[in-house]
Amino acid sequence: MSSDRPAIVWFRQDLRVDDHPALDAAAANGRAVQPVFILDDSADGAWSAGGAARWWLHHSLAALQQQLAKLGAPLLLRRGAAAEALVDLAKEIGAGSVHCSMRFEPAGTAQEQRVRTALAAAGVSFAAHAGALLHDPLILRTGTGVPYKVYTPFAKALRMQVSIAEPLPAPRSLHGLAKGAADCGLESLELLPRIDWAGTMRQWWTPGERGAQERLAAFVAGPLRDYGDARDYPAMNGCSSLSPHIHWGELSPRRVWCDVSRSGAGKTPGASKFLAEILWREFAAHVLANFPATESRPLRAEFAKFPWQPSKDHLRAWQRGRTGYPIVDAGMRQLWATGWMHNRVRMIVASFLVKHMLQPWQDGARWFWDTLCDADLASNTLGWQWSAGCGADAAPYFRIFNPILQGEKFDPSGAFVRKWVPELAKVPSEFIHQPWQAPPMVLASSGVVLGETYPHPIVEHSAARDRALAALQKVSGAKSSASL
DNA sequence: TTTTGAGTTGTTCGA
DNA sequence: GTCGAACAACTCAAA
Repeated sequence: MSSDRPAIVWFRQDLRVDDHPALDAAAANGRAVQPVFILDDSADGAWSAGGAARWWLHHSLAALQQQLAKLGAPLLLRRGAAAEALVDLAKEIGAGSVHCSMRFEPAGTAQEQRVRTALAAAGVSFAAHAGALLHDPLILRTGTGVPYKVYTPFAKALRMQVSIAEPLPAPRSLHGLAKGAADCGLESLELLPRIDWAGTMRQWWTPGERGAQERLAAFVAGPLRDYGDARDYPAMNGCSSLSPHIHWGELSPRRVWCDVSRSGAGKTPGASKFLAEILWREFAAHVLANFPATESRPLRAEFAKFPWQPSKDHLRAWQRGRTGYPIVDAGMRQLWATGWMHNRVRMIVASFLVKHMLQPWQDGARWFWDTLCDADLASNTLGWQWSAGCGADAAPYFRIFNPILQGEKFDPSGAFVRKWVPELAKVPSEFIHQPWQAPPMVLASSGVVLGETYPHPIVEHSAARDRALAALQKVSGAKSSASL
């Protein structure tokens, strides 16, 4: 009988034991379970995890190893194509079934399909469970039966039609196998950078389920109430900083949803704003699952005609935080140092790259992918297309962030800039977001020499704005002439 | 089928 | 300094 045979739990982006339907199903009726994680870089193609994400993955796996060992079913690590690795493992231990959590990115679903086929051929049953999202992204449809392309009606439909079930409790113990199968060892996955640049990341983050739960609890008890306003100020601890934990599945969205909505602050405007962000994550998954080509191409086809002006130098200046616009540079350096960037600043730097510098949004998306520890294909794609104006629910053409004004509004004292652009630390607040406007005496006494200690602005704001508006007009102009 | 209202996160200009 | 209007026209979603 197959229920006597052990079950494999194939961990992917669900590095937790709490609210884990696949683990729960595998371990049902006290069945023996063999957890495994398989590093399968080829499966993700162009989107295999970047350096910061791999760093995160390493530590998250270390935490999961400890956790599962304690529960009685140690995690096995393997490397290679998931389909073959799972078939091999099933044969080694005589497993009758494999359970995993579904992923919805194009590469994730393709990988799942290969696994399904290979396991079927080997006579092993396979079950892919929900768990990564609140709701299957392929189900919700508009009245005319097509996927949503606008957030608000999507969120409304989800709230109306989907009831969010109770999270499953973490298992108290698991029944592991008496004889362990061969493990390749965490170090041999080579997830850590060769040069140890991750020192700053270690200070900021505690990957793993426990770190995730602690951060969630602290957020719910503290900043949640004022999230709506405070989240916009990058120098404050007003946002949740849960994104990498959620991306790696250390927290289930269902757990986050329930803990937030049932907390003391659950009915506050802050909480409803935060829950709306969780629904944005669902929306991003919905758009990518239904329009998989958007991972590399604009959803609005007419944007193929956008007159981008690719420049290696400009792209590099942006990446390194040397554009001469302090709020942009601070954000880019925060990203480089911590593997994360504040949400408000993500919008500012994205708008700057795409509109002020006319660099293709794909280049920005790629850099974010390579440097963010929370890099998520659906959210990253949606965000960049939104910024570029070529995606679902796009920003209106005239929404071009003014990096000076945004700095003055959301970092009024310049604390965020001072932290990440230390060469400007002594510039008075009045000029911190536009040091080129400071009188020479002020610059001198702040120790700033423009062009030497800190760059001149790479483009002039109002000229760049006009240029972007003209470029956007080309897109709509090209379209109306085509339709004549 | 047609119509209608709305569309995460903004900026600038002129009164 | 503050405030409201203008900024393309289009697409989406629902009635």
